[in-house]
Amino acid sequence: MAITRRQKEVIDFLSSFTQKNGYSPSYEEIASGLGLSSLATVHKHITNLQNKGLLQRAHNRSRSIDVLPVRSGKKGSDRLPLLGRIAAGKPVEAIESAESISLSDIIGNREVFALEVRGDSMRDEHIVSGDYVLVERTRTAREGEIIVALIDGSDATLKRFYREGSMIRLQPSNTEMSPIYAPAANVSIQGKVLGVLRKYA
Amino acid sequence: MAITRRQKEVIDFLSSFTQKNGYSPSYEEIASGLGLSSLATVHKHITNLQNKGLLQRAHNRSRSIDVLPVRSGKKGSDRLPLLGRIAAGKPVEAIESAESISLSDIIGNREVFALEVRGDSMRDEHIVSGDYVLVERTRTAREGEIIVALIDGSDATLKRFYREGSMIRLQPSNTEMSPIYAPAANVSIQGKVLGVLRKYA
DNA sequence: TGCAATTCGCTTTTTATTCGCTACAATCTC
DNA sequence: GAGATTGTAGCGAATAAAAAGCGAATTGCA
Repeated sequence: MAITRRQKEVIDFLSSFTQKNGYSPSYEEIASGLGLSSLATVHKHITNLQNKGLLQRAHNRSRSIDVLPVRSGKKGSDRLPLLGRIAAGKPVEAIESAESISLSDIIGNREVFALEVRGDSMRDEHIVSGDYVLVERTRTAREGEIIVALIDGSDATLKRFYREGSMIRLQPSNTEMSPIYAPAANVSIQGKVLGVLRKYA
Repeated sequence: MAITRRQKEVIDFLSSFTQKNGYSPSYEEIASGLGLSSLATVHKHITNLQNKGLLQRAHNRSRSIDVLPVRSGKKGSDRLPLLGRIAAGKPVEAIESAESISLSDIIGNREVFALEVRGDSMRDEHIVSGDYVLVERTRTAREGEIIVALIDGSDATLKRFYREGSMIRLQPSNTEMSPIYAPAANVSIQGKVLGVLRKYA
């Protein structure tokens, strides 16, 4: 993350002040610590640093600045830092430990391939045209899992899997579509869906 | 991609300066560090290196250069073969070339982090609770992009971004929710959503 | 009410970007 | 092989934008 010389000085001051005193400085104390005469300048610095995600602060609260630990953010791997949870109307809820996520978390050791989805048969499942489904190659599935199935040896579809006696019900996740019933012998499972990947243009 | 001797010197200088100081050098400092007398030359070097994907930089931002770690071109165990397209009721349509997909295809060179989504404010966008959004850290967004925004410095939300004069409209993708209108000054963009990753239990 | 935080308008300093120009080496084309 | 083209490397000057700063007025917790 980009940071200017002055911003680093501000961060350093905040860290060492908080370290030494056990509470964060007031704007007045920051100003005198940095040789500034206007609180507006201090405020601008704090705001900028907050926007860069380097610290947190509560609105209009005294001494509420919290310096966030540096995210080492190493690149080169497909592993992404998982910074927190986000919910409408609420602040990002920071996650305790340094978690991360990657495709490996989905793939594990399994044999996995991807398929690009066309059509809307899984729309209610929030899988839409253009998404990639990550499929583990397997012959079996459990009740309710989303699978890639081959019906009568020719038609491949993406459906939820339900066993009903000697028959199999393949349930689309789109209320406008009807389920498919077929004898177990005619349905060949190609794999089960482990995850979904979507890329915006 | 090829790199020249001079370009390597530039990269080396950038790395060691940033390592030593905790912030990246200004163009002036780069010039004196490399014995150049024109900032235009520095600018050209930086631009070339950025085009080669060896560093990142924000437009017109002070000291915003980020040297990217070398992509060691590992075969990528996280890369999945893309076998074809699947459509409801049709056979899997094989894809011509041996394509593949991986998180790198979404991430590129950008600085990306993940957030776990809570709540249903983007349900109509097919982003639901439990999904991970992949977010590029950026300060700006274009009309209609999905962004992570900080409103009044404290509330983070996931919304579509629209500019309306001096105001900004943040549009949830859920017909039951109302858009948020706020002055541009009160909205701080944390990043834009590049993709979505979902993992089934 | 009092104090700290926030906002407003404005100035200065620092930094990045763009333009026009020269020069050299490697490559492509005829 | 000569000529054209492209990419790297460099200069200085003009412009534009962001970062950093100020003082005063306002807002908002406690």
